[in-house]
Amino acid sequence: MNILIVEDTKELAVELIDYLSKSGYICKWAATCESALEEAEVNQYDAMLLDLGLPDGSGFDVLKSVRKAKSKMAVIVITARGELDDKINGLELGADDYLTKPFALTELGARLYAVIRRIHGFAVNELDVHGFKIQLQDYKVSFKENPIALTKKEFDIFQYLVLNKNRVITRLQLTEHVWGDVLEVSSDSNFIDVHVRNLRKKLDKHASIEWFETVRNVGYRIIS
Amino acid sequence: MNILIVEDTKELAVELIDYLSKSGYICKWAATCESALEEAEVNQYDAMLLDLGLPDGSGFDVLKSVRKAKSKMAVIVITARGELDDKINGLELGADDYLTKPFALTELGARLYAVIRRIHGFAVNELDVHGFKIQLQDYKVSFKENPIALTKKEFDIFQYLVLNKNRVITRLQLTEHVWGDVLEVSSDSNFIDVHVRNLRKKLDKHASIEWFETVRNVGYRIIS
DNA sequence: CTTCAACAATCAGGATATTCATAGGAAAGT
DNA sequence: ACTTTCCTATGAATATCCTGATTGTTGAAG
Repeated sequence: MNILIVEDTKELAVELIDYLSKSGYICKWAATCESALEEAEVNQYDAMLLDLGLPDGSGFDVLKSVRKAKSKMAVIVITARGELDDKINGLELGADDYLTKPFALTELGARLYAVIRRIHGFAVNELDVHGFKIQLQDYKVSFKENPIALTKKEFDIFQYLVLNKNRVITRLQLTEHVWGDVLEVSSDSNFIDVHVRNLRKKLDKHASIEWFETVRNVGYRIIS
Repeated sequence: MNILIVEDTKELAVELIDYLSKSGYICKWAATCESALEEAEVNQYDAMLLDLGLPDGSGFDVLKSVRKAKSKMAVIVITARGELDDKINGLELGADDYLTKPFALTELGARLYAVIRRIHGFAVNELDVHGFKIQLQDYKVSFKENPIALTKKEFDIFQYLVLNKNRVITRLQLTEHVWGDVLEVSSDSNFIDVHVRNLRKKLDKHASIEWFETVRNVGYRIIS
């Protein structure tokens, strides 16, 4: 699950990222309306945490644009206590939930979970491809009741490819979404290939995986 | 998509090229105003990344010249934080967007995508010709639900011809846009003809391709 | 109408580049 | 300290690309 955090206070942003990363989310930080909109346009996020008071405009505009684009992203708005009047306004615009600062991180976690589930539909806990069942919550994969032991990276890769099924995912995208930061990783390495191979090997024991394609020169794609 | 990177710091340039190449762009590097202008004049680029502090003059002059030439190139200016006052000046001159160093590569990617889209006017990720569907993002081509397996070069050639349909595209243009650098490739070769043939062969299996013309002495053209 | 020269199409193999496969050591977790 | 997971390094396998020779086509000149 990918979260876009729109928050100009660096301290809070770092805190959120820290907490949510540990909860298994992949986080991206945007500090301005502009960068938030661009991010939302280019990449696909499951949810956005949106602070209203941004340096280059109101978060409401971001919310409006996002909803106009009809993306399936869940939006949780974060307000300071003084801005409570916005509450009505915001819900009308299509925010999925509200939090007033200060808030407990566990509270945020709970709402995030609920909201994502609601938006994605109840199937969000479980993805299915060709008989393989992916349980997102507890990092479990199984094929017809037979559990398959995947490492975290393998799971993350599998999950991301399945979430984006029928689209080619480049190695760069995988590094971004599974590792979070591209720069930390040496570029001319084949570590993704290795993980993909190990993943394939484990899946292949249970059933044919011809739907797990390699697109030469581009990346990988899972077809359903 | 072709990007001209105008940046005198070799390290940064290499980093940019590395990242953008992996994102599917074809990159060319110019380290000075002079070479930048020359490049922009000779070849056609979809976007330019322009650093302002260049050894032989200000990047603004490059920007001015480029805009004077009325090319459809998107320009993203890169400034150091101290040069922020230039911002107004630059936007007036016709830069499409700004980035202040240091910036995240993904941020750059997002803006580049947005800017190119705006300039070119195509939010298109699907092209259609005579029943053939080209999905640009996913590197997929199909004819009436039947997928067609193309290699990357074949795909690139097909895509470029369709993007420029009803126009004759020379072999030189194709080498520039598909291979990026003309000089690396020996000129008196028929490798394009070969790729075109292979492409045609694959397409022809599904339907007549009389609309895929050869224009003698000039190049190829797809008519719609 | 025929000939000729320039150009394009075709084909097969060898050269190149990318991905697959495997193993071993580093790092992280228990 | 032990186990698991992750990354690096290497060679093998394979898909793609390019070369070069050959055949086919076009259009202009005679």
